[in-house]
Amino acid sequence: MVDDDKFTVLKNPSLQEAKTIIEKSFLNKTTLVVAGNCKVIYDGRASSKLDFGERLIIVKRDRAILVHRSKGYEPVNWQPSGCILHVKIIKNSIQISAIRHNPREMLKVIFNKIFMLSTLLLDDSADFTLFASEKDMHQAILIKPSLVEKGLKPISYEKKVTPGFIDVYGVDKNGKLVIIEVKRKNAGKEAVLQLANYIKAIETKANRDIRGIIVAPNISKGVQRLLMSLNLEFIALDPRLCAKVLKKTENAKLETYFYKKN
Amino acid sequence: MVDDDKFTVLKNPSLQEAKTIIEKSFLNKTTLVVAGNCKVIYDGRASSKLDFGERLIIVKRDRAILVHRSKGYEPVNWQPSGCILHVKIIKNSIQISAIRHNPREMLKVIFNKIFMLSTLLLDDSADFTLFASEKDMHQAILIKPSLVEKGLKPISYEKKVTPGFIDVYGVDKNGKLVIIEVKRKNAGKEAVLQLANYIKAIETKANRDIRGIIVAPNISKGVQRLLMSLNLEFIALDPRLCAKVLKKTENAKLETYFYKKN
DNA sequence: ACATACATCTCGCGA
DNA sequence: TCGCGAGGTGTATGT
Repeated sequence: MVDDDKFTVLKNPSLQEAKTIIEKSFLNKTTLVVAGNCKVIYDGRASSKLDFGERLIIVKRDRAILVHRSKGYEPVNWQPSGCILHVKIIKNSIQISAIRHNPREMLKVIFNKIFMLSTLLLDDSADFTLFASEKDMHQAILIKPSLVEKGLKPISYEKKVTPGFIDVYGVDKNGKLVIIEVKRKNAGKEAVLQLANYIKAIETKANRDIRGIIVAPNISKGVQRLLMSLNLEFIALDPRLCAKVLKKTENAKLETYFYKKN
Repeated sequence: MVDDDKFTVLKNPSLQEAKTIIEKSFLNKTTLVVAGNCKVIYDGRASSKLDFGERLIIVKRDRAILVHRSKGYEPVNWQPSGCILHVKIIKNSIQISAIRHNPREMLKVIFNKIFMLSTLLLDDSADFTLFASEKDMHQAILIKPSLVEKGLKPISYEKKVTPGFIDVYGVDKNGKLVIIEVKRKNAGKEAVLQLANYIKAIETKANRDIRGIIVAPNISKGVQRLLMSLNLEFIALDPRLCAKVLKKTENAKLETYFYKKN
């Protein structure tokens, strides 16, 4: 039931048929979709076992392999891109193995029945663009520091300190040093501890008082208390608002550009 | 080309055909696999755009939806299980939308061509078992404390303290209190800060000296220094070894069982 | 190669 | 429902 180079679909193939198609798919780097009854063995950083059951297996062009059960976002077993793939027939079953080095890991999917086997040559060169990331928040704060506080003057961005990086670093309207830790999600305990740590690292070096501010869409009550006990501050900021600020700035730039041209 | 209740495959269906099959799949909670040319819009915690290209879309029984490109482990767009699904025809395209509340999010996949459409009723009730998790490490330490240190006597497991949980908590051979933070991966800065925080919380309450130990397969040099400066300790322990210890214990139990019977 | 931090992280467990 | 932490997390970005 081979259609053309673009995609093929087989229903209830024999093991031999399946093996041929799968090998060809590995060679031609097409996307492979297999539905069938299989068991799965994984051994590597951890190890796992999954007895026979009906699942959906996807092997991509870059040799990423996913074993999906009928529920949930996550694959039950997988191997990231770049692994080495093999297929072979053992007794009355067909076995796909994916091996990777660094870390040394092994995934085996053993089918005793394949219902559906499809190979797809997916043509997809579109750009994926994502808005409202933490990076967008950093950018927006640099462009419009009043999002955090009136009179704030950013000095540097992603400054390296002894253990890690400071998100934003600047001076407030009174000339006091300010360290800002940005989070795109509700700030948790670890964000506060991180900030406290940075403050300490800088304070010992600069030998002067420093303000520490957590910037995030929200903060839980317990963490708020911890924050206050460490003498730190919290400012609410929505990543989506930041994305809007960036968008506006881009438009403004575009306008400037056209203005110059005309 | 409908086969039976168990699975169906359609090649190059018309939009109307596709809509009917997809609706039926949503109703019957079968796993849906669609390959076709589509664009994708996401708006929620963040937002994203992906112009037309050929992709693989999976909708599971629990309404988790995944949009996969031809490369990589991760879906380019998705919605976790539990969202509300709709399908409708708009002009010459078919649109699948997945909406979720809390957080309020929306995913739209708009096809102008479907190559392959498959519905699968996956029967899968097997248990998935994973070995060498962090929990296995906790268990192994409780069973065989010498994995950490000779003479260690665990008192409690996952004891709640003001900020979070302590992994393991015990007394060393000299009667000194010991708090253990277990990590299945190489210990990082955050693990050390976490432990330091716990120690402080307990020390202020118990008003006595406490040893803090990070147990992990490895620790980086910089973190090692931080550890020493905070007067904490590190013990190397491999999660895979812990899994073996547990396995052995299980076997021993089994032997005891048979011994009793005979 | 190693270390660090983000992610529309997801998922499960408790309060 | 929220908060917290694990995960075979993966992935990008430095050094």
